Amino acid sequence: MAEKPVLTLYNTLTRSKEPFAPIDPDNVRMYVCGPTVYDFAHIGNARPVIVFDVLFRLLRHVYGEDHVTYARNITDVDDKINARALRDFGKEIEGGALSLNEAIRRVTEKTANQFHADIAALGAMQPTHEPRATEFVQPRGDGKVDMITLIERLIERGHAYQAGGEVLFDTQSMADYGQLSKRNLDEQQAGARVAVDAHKKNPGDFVLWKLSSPEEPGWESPWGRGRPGWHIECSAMSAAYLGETFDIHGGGLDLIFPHHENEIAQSRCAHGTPVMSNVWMHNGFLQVEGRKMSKSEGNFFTISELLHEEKFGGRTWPGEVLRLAMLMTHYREPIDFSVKRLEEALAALNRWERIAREESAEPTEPDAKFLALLADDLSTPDAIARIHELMNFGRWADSSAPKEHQKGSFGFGDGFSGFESANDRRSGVGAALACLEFLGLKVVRDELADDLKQGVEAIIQMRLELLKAKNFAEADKIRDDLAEKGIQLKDGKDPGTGERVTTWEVRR
RNA sequence: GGCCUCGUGGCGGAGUGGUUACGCAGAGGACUGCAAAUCCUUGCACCCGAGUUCGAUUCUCGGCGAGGCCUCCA
Repeated sequence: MAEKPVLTLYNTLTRSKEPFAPIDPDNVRMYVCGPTVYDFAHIGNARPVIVFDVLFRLLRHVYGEDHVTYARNITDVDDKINARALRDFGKEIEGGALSLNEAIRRVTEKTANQFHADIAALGAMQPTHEPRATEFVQPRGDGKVDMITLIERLIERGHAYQAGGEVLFDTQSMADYGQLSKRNLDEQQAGARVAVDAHKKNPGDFVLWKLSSPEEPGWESPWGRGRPGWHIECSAMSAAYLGETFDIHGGGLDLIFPHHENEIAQSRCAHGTPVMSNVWMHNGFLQVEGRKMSKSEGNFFTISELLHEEKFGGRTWPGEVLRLAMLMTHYREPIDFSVKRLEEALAALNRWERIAREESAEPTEPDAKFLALLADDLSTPDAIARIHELMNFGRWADSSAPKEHQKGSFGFGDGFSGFESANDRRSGVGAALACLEFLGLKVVRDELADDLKQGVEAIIQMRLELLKAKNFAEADKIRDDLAEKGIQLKDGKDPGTGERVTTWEVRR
């Protein structure tokens, strides 16, 4: 393997790119805010999943597969979920047939399973840990950090107070609150439309625990039966799996404030630490066809709809196409998800697959230049440009070469347009394939089953006979029929004999 | 009102104080019965203004424009 690249990452905390230095190179730790599973995940949810999956792969490459811990939570504590659990399983809970956690689990099971299926189709690896909020509300048997214990500690240390049936974080108790979002709470007041709750010491104070009415779901706690505030779960679960301070914390940039800001406040004040995570990374937002995605705009798409239903651009889109389309834009830039973009990603994958098959290439090792580009704050657009370069290596004619050498179709023999040896070309393609694999992109699809394959070959033979008889109408009909079934025929000539050769491929 | 991003050719997307990637699409050509694929050639840009400079797309300031956050949100 080539030399390990030096990682540089943009840190929201400092608003600059910095060389990455893990606390412990033997255990690099990353936490990413996962989805709230009250409904199917939309394509916007896919972005951080894909972006941080690439980072996970890169970290594993640099520090070793067993030396990276990646935790991504599943938020299954949420009033919308609670309401559904109560609505759908209220009687069972009342009758004692079902505990509240079990009811919530039932509600979230379907969406969580769907989420896993969706992101698997997008080529995302499973994180090392995928904790659920419901399992970290109350003190645990295994002694891992839980939310209630964390809140108790905040009260003890004078960072939280009880008021109006809530436990609130006292923002004033933290001298440097607001570092991440660069917000000054006093200046924030001017245009804020936050209703100032009378029981809060300061308007910026946020809920750690709130009491539930008898009909509302809740957990027993020292402050009565209630449920946790939104931010505390990530403080608990990151500490549980990654420790009080860790290396990288990621999520969408909409989470910078208040979610991440408040996570930092809770964690640092509870643990008495100067930092929660050394690096904070945030992916940009996604628009669909130039507009903010929303149900009312009619441009709202779930991952599943894009994968399986012909709702966007009149066709389904394979996971690798969605993934490549996502990686064509740098993770911090806004991305406009459009049909045109998906078509471009599709065309690139098709071309690469064709080249890989022509060269009979297998993935070798990712190229050093590619890795260096990725290591530079995940410059996936540059990395993809490098893949293009590797794929095209030796395929283009030297423009100074004699005209007759430039003629002809590359696909049907060496020596027409390629001026590198076939071996050189193959090694370029092999490296390119390894790079694609590194990005989690599968380019060469599985072959069709033998019987199907033989069927297609037989039809092609029939068609070749028709062509020999100059029966173009019948031959073209066969080609159209196959096209409708997703089989694309390509006629060419054998460079030696001049005889017609028909190749075919399955449409993506 | 406060805070944060960002403005490069038809689109995506790099990069540089002076010779401007790459991909897609387009145009022309080769090949071809026609497609598809492949190959060759090729047009097209650096939001506006001022400043710094021998010289700015690249640096500084101002303006204009787009987006995000401040309320649940990737």
